[in-house]
Amino acid sequence: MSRTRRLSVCTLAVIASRIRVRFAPSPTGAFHVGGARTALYNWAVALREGGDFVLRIEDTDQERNRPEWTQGIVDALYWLGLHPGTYEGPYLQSERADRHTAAARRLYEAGLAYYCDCTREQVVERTGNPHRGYDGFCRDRGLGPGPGRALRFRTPDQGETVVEDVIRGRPTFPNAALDDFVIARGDGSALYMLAVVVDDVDMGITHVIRGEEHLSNAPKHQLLWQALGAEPPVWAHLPVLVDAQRRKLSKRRDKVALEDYRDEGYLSEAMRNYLMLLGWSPPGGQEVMPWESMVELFRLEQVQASPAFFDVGKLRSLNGTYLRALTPGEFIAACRPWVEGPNVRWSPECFDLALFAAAAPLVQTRAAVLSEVPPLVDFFFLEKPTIEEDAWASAMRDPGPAILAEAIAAYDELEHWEPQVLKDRLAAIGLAHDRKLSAAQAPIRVAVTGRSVGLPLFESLALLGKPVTMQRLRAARERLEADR
RNA sequence: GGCCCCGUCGUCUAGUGGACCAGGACGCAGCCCUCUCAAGGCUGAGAUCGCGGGUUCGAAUCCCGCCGGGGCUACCA
Repeated sequence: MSRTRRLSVCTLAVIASRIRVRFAPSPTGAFHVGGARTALYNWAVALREGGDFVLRIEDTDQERNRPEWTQGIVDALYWLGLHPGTYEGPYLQSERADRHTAAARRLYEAGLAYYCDCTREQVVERTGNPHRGYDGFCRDRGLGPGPGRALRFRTPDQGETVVEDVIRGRPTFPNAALDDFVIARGDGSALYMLAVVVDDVDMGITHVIRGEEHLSNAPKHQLLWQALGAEPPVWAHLPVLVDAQRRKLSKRRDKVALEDYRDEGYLSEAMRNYLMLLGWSPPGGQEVMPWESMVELFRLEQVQASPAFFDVGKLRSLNGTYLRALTPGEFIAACRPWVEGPNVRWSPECFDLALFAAAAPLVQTRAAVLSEVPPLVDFFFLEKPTIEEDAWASAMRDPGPAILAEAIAAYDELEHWEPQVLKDRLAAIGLAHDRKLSAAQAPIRVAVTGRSVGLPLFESLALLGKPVTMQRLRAARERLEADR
C-alpha cells in the first residue's frame, strides 16, 4: 500500500478542534513493554499537537485486583515520565457500566441491535462450522430483552467499512464478512466491544492509537461509533512487538515487564528512547536524542507497519550511551540504590560513599546497565575479595608467584602510594621476568580484586590504600604457600 | 474456511520511479589506543530489497499472481 494515500495527523487535526488521545490498558498483569511503547506514542502525539492524554483502565474483567494493577500502571507511566496531573484519569471502565448499558438500550430501541437466545452449540450445529461465526438466526425474530438473551449489533449486509488508518492506509472490510457480534451479555452487562466505543465517544477521543491486534475489530468499532451518532476517530494501529522467533511478545516466554528492566538498572530515558525507535526512526538518522527532540520530530504517519523485534542488546547499548552521558554527579546518584541498597553483597557499614565517588569515573565507561556496577567495585567494600578460581589459576601460573612476591617487597617500602609509582614498580618487576605489564599485572589484580578483569588496576590500588592492598597481597602469598 | 495486516543486511531501520552495484544504528570481525576490561578512533564482512511475472529507457519503489508470517473470526480484553 502506498504511503501517499495515508492521511496526515495534522490535516485531520484541523477538523477536530483539539486532539484527544487515550491509553487504555487492561490490568491483566505486570506492565508490558509493548504497552509502554503504545503509551509513549500516544503521549508524543498529544504533546506535539498540544492535545490531551487520557488514561483509562479497561477493567471490565471483574476477577482482577483492580487497585493494585491500576497502581502498577500509574507507577510504570510515572517512571516513563508521564506524571499524574499531566494527563486525564485514570478512569475505570468498570465504573462506567451504566453508560454502557444505556448505550446498549439506545441501540436496541433504535433497531440497530437485537436480542438473541442462541447458544454457541446451536449456532455451530446450524452452520456446521465452528469458525463460521454467527448466522443471524435471531435477526428478525423480534425477541425482547430477557434473562439469558444477548444483545447483538446488526451489521450491514452490503457495502464495506473503510478504516482510515494513519499507519496502514485504508484497510477495507466487506460488511458481509462482519458477523452480528454481541455487545451485551445475557445479564445485561456490556462487552468490551461496546464499552471501548462508548467510552471513547464519551471522552471525545479523536485519535485511537493502539496495537495491531485491534485492527480486525476496528471496522466493528467504527460501525458502533456511527451507530452511536458520532464521527469515527482517526485510527492508528501500531505494529506488534515480537521476540527472536518472531512471535508476539508473551508474558510467559519473554521478559516483558517494564519493572524488570527498571530493576536491572536501565534508565527510563534510555528505555523511552529505545521504545520510540521500535517502529519509528527520526529523520536524519540520529537515534539517540532527548525526549523533547523526539516529540518534536515524531510523526505518527511515519511509523513502520511491520512487526518489530524487541532487541535487548540494542537497548543495553543505548543504556550504556545514556549512562556515559551522565555527569559524574548524576552517575553517582544513579548508582546509589545499587551500592547502598538492601541487596548489596558487602556489609553496609563497610560502604564508603567517598571512595565509591572517587572510583565512579572508572566505573562509568564499564557499565552498560546499573546492575553491573556492584561487581566492578565490590573489592573496595568486601572484607576480602571473592576470588574467582579460574582467574586465580591462570594468573598464578609460572612467574605469577614470583612477581607477586617481588611486588610485595617493592610496594612495602613505597612512600608515595600513587598509581604511576605502583605501575612503574610493577613494570620493572615484569621486565625482569620478561613479561609485559599486561601480563605482570594479572597476579596482582587477582590477589586484590579477585578477578582477571575490572577497573584500571593501579588507580584501584591507590584508592584502596596501602594497608588493605598489602594485606591482600600477603594473603595471596600465604594461600600460594598453603596450596604448595 | 472467511476477512484483514505484514515481508529491505542477524536485528531496528533509511528509502515515495533515475544521484542505490541500497545508507545509518546495534551486533559481529580486524586494527589503533592501552595495566586487564571497557570507552573512544579507524577499517571490514554482512541484503540477488519474500518469490514469479508484468509496466517503464529505467523498479526496493507502480500493477498482477503466488509464498511465508501474524491478527481477528468469544455472552475475553
